[in-house]
Amino acid sequence: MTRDVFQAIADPTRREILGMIAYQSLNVNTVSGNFKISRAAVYKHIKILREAGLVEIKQAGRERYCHAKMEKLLTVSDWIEQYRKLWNQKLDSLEAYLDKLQNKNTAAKKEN
Amino acid sequence: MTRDVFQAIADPTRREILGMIAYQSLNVNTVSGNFKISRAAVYKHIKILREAGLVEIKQAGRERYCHAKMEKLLTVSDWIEQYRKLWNQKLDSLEAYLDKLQNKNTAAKKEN
DNA sequence: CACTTGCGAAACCAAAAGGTTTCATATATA
DNA sequence: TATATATGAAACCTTTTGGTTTCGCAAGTG
Repeated sequence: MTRDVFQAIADPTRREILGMIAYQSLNVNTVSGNFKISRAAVYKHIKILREAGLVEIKQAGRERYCHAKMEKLLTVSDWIEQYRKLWNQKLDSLEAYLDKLQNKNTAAKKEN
Repeated sequence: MTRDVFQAIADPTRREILGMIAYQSLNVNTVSGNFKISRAAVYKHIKILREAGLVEIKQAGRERYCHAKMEKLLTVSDWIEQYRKLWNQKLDSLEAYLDKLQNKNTAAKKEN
């Protein structure tokens, strides 16, 4: 099943798992050992992350290592980016407005 | 209640609502009119978006206009950004690897 | 071989999500 | 003022979620 990345990162535990294995892959037990909830619960989260393509699992002996595939976050990143100019715009107007106030107070300068 | 932005954008309907009001504010009825689900259901989504700070509502007569506050997406954007170098790094290594292959094929150059 | 580890999956649960209908209320409008 | 509009909220229902326990099995170890 190919899960939704947006939904996969909606849960704080799952974001924590990703942060945990972002720089170094860890086996399932080590990951779950870092949480208070049961191994089974953590395992389910890992499964969801895997279904979203955010985690890949490779077997090494009896251990399974979880590798983070952060590139998958691009889906989310791109969605957000399309709106960035919107809020930049807003900030720009605010800045312009403040500048105007500033100029009004110090009088003088009028170049735009 | 201050909801989680990650969770607020996890639902596709809510993302659609945001896209719908990103460039122009719309009243509740107009927004819900664009969906097949009931007005009440859409209203609940709007409520969740509002609790996450992604939407603000302003009354105008008997209508309530929904204004998108996309800046709130920065929370998510920032979280993702901290990992961007990770996948860029990976792409860089891939590029380096491909370069190496290329060099091997065209023989010659050996500088690493 | 017997025993310990590290998993994967199933059975079961309570709470949260996402919908629907219905009802009440504040604002226009005829 | 009586009627139509635009909402907000409550009551209810079905699925999903996020957890827990328990069981089975394959891979190392003494």
